[in-house]
Amino acid sequence: MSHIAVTLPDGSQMRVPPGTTAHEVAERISPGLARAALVAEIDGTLTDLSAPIEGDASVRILTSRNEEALEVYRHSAAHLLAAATLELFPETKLGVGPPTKQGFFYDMQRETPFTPADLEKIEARMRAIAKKDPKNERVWIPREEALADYKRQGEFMKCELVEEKTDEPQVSIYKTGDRFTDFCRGPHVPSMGRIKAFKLLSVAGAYWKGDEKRERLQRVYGTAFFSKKDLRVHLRRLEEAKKRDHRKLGRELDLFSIQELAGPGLIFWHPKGGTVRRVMEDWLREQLVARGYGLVSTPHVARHGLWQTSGHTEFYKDDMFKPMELDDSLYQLKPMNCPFHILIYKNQLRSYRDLPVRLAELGTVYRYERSGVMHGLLRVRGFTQDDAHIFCTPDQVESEVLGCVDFGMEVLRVFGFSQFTVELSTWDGGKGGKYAGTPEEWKLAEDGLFEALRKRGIEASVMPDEAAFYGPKIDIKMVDAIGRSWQLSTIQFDFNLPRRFGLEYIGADGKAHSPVMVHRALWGSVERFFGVLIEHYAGAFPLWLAPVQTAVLPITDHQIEYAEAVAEELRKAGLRVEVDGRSEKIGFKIREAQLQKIPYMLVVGKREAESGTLSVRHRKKGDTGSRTMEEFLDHVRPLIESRDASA
RNA sequence: GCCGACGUAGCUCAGUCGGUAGAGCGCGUCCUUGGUAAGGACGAGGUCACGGGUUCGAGUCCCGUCGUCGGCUCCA
Repeated sequence: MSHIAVTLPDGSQMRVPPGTTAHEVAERISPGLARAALVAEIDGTLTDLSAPIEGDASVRILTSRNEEALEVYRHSAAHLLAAATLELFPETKLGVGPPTKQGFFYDMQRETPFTPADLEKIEARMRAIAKKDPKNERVWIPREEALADYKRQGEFMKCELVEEKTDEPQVSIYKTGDRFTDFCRGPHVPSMGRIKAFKLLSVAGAYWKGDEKRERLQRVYGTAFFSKKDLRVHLRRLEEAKKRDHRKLGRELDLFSIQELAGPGLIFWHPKGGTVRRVMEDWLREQLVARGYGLVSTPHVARHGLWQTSGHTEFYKDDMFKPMELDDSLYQLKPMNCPFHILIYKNQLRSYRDLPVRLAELGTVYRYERSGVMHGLLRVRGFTQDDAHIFCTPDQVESEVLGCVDFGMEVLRVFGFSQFTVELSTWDGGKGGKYAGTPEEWKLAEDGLFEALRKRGIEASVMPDEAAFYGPKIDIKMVDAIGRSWQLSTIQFDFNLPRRFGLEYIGADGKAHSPVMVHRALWGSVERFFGVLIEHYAGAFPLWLAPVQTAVLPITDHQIEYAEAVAEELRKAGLRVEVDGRSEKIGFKIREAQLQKIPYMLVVGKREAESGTLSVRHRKKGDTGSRTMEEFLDHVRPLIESRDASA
């Protein structure tokens, strides 16, 4: 056979001699494509452009128009980073340098840590190297030679990688220019000059293989994009995220604080944050009642024995606050609400006629998070879950899950999340032996989850072998206003606790049966959900949630009395109102109200006081002109009552 | 918990070579009564995170503790 057939994406075929490279194929299609080409996809696998094609194959040439090429591009950027670092700091030893969702990093070992100034130097050197445009060449060398070379260079991590990743006689090495070689299977962009837009962002600690006991490394983070414009957009988004940081807004808007004297990870809700929370909770409780949940309240501590029955003392020990020793027993601060709800279920003999039993609680729990992991409201030691447990019969499973999914969708809608993704975590089919529950239970539960999503036309990614050991689950991830996604809602089956507590109900047959237990939280926790809301809305809560809905701003001291009267009437109508009676200019008061992100500012001066009207300014629309009190209330009330997320 | 950086007024930050602390905003008082994003003057406000050490002398140098931030790991 003197020629091979190369099939192109449009279905056309090209006959070329064996050993033709993807780059040559690109050249034959068009010189422009060859210039733009970054990487090839041969029979579905990303491959260097320089790789020879030996047999019939389908070939796609990827350029910066193809998202798939970005990962390769960033991987090459990581190599560029390593090459530049070695030039400047030759004593540095290399670990791994993969692309990530947001960019790339390289783990490196060096005695003295890199400083931000070092990063600048490295970045400058990366530019200098890119300018020289060295080729990225893949060469195969004997494994023993690679090991010997790395050993000689003291590259202990590379040695380990070679030993671990391959036992082939030949290993693949990428060479960039004369000095830098990396054990890597690629692929890479043809040359470093192709990397047009990159930036080093930070340096952080890491461990070789993520193991605290191994060598500590420095992970240099960077990001790279196809164009300078894309990079700018990305960096601007990082800036935007910084501006929305709920810790910053929490302070500026006086929503909450964390007090050193009280301890880390413990949240103090200030009146304004507390107001938002109350309004959120009011909505939630209304929903729970309407959806047939029974609202319960349970203690914050319980005897140790309860946690032994539930298994927490055994499996959850490291995450719990240490027990307190009292006269009669050890007591344990609760890390979860489940055992308490189970005790309520168990407190009486249940008939199948009683099921489903849905117990809901805004239950405050305490978990001893490790000291380095706390993060504002998103990761704390004391938090309140919008928790519920549903105990039902096997044939109620599907409709109960459906109810939870619908409730979850309502949470998304009401709080203004128009995008979301869903993950369905299933077991391994019982192969690993690490899961509780019988195959029948798993089938029932997983079918219920699948069926509920199918009925609602919700697309989910199935995550095999990602379930909790006690049951499968659905996780809903909300995508916020700037495209970040947050895992909050979760609907989980639990085959473990009902067994440990010996739960039962009497069926129509007069015999005892085991109920199915579903655990669900939609906000996840009030703290975390609130934190996400702050960032989602950038602190500008919709009218129905805003801690102060309207500010009344008298223009001079002479209108204070009128302003107070207006405020009083609005409060009677149920609005949250503040009067700014300071002797400041109206421009100043408006500025402050704007910075506090108050939805409506009612400016009242001589004209309004005399005519009994209000001059209405909206935080986004600006001055909207003069209204009467009735007109304003008629406008605002429906927005509040409908909980309009966009108002 | 681990690695790194950091901790100065309520907030954001300056403080050189070790010589007992500054600015802006905010706060208070006064002046000003101004029509849609910052009017002016004066004033109060500090255990320089905490504890120890070095030094004639420590915000500054060293050690420890606590906390924060960025990561690792983990997670609602």
